[in-house]
Amino acid sequence: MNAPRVTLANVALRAGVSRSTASFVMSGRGAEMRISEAAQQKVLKAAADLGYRPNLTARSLRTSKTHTIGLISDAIATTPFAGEVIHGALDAALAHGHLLFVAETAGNEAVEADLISEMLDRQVDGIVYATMFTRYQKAPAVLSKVQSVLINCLDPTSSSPRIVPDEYQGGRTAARALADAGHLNGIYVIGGRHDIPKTPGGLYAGVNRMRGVEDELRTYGAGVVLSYECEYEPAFGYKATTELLSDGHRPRALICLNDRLAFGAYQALGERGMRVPEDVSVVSFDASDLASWLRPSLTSVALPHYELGKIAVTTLLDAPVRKGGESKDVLVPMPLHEGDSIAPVTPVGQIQE
Amino acid sequence: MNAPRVTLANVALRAGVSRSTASFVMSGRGAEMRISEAAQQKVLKAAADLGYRPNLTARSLRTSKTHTIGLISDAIATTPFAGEVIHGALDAALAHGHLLFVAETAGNEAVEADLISEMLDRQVDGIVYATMFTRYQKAPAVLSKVQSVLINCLDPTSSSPRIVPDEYQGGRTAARALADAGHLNGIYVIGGRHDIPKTPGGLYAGVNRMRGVEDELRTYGAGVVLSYECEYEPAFGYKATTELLSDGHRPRALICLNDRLAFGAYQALGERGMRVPEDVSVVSFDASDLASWLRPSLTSVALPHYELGKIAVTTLLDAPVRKGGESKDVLVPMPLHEGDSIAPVTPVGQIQE
DNA sequence: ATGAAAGCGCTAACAG
DNA sequence: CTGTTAGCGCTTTCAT
Repeated sequence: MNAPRVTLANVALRAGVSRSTASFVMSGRGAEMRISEAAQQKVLKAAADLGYRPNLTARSLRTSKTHTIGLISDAIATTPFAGEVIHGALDAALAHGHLLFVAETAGNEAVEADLISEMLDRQVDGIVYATMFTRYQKAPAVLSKVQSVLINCLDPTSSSPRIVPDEYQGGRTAARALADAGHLNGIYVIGGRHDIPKTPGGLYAGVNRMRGVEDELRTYGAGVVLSYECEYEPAFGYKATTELLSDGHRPRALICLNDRLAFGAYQALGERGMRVPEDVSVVSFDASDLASWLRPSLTSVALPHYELGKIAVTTLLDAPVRKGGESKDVLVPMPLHEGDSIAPVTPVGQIQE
Repeated sequence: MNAPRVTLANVALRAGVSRSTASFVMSGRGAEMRISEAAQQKVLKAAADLGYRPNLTARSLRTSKTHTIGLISDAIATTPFAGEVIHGALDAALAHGHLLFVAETAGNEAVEADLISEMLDRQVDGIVYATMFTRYQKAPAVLSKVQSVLINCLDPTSSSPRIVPDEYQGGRTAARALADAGHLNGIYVIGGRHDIPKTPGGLYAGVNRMRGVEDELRTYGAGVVLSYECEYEPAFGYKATTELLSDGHRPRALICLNDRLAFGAYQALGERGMRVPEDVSVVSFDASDLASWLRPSLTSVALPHYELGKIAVTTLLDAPVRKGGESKDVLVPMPLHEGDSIAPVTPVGQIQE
């Protein structure tokens, strides 16, 4: 930016060869082009002496590849742990020698369109478009005309690959964690499908997790006693649990649809003098930092943010030209993060058996 | 990326003017260059018809300005709420018509050097270098040779502007919040300067917050009863508070050095049946999401992440050529986020007054 | 007021 | 095996 930039021409001159020779050597195709060993060394030395660094924008103009990709989202950096998506995307990009433009639309479509143009004008090699949480939503139309991948965005009309967490399996995993500890009775759900006026029918994550939970429990001939539908925020977890208890319910296990709900549930349980996991086992979703901070630490099914970002970029960069071809969705597993919030059920009255 | 790119030449051709004329019009300098109104309209129309978009990499090659900047950090995306730094940087960049490369080094110096090169090779107009938390640390040497700004990184030898939170004032603010509610006695500190074997002498944030706390309390002729030095994590907040209580201390107010410590303190207080804020008032630092999730919500002095990012980019882009000139540090205010964790002290025995 | 021409730094035919 | 040449798409003197 300050020092007088050293160019390939300088290197060639100093090495006493032509620019093309220098170019081939520098791009590692010296052998392939059968440049003499002597010439190669001269070029390499000259480059090293001069501290030569190729001007990638100039190269891009020629090759029309910038080794740059864009990550655009409605609120990826803002939302706490989803910064992991960036992290995963970055690692994958770096592994492919690419750099990452990151941008946020705050849900504003005008901003979104602008940002995409801005990236395209800079000739990015592809775009990853991510929504904060999984949902059915149309992706910007332009994206179908360029190399792109969707994260969490289930646009049914898009031909771009879609990367989403495997919420259904996640639901099964959560239920199995409980069942494995012997919990088949007194299981309550906090949060449910998120079926509230604001989101009638529930959220994608809620709906699929609940399907998973129910299918898995059915396997054991068990089921959920009650599912409390509400927003996935601490205050509602607190409220739901408090009401449950006030209504005379005595849950042995709580499935909270995310860690924040579980956090609220912990508070309510604590106030009632009920201990986790001795009195009530709790399993949750997200595996955020919160889960590890809680006492006892929370067993939680992780949202694979890092993987989502990484797989998206990998898919984007490894994608064959794929025009009009079917692009299969990628379901990313949600692993169980074990905490101390599940206790084995003590078979009361069966101790003699 | 797919459609045959339309170039300025195409536009000029269709408008029946030369490439230079088209260029002037498209860059908004038509009037200045006194291009005829008729010609201007023709060019604009042709561009619109063709859906012309300038190739910014080509332009960059000519102008040697890419209108991109790099944001590089040890763990910016990963750490939960610091994603706000990206957010602020992004907003400022966008306002200046720039795009943002984001990268993370994970503390690895080799990766760091590589990332910086990678950005420089792509001719970024400047680099923002951020460390996760404020500390004395040498910034990469290359940065002094390019347009750059430091966030949280107090490199005494660097000539780049340094943007840091005003921790000292933050400390005063926290103490004042307590004092304003009448708390001048029974004030305990959890976390302190973070003066533990791993970080002898404490952390920059801890040291300066504590200076602020003490200076402010002194104003009222008050002081801290005891400061418990420990790591800023929930488990230590829990441990510290538990020990305090076991040792017979009866704090009326707790100053926790961050929200996670306060979280741990809440847990310990709750187990002892002590209510916040009736029995103990609590004030903290960070103003993370956690603060609002806690019951009662936590009064906390905010780390101005968004502002740090925004100011850094603004400084970078508005910076005059500044060579060797003194670059003043920017201290960013830490505002108080009021919660419900501070109760006014009831002047026992003075009710008759 | 407009056009011709040069060149940013690099790659890639094509000659030699 | 190596050098010459011609652009990539754009900006910017310099003539006209």
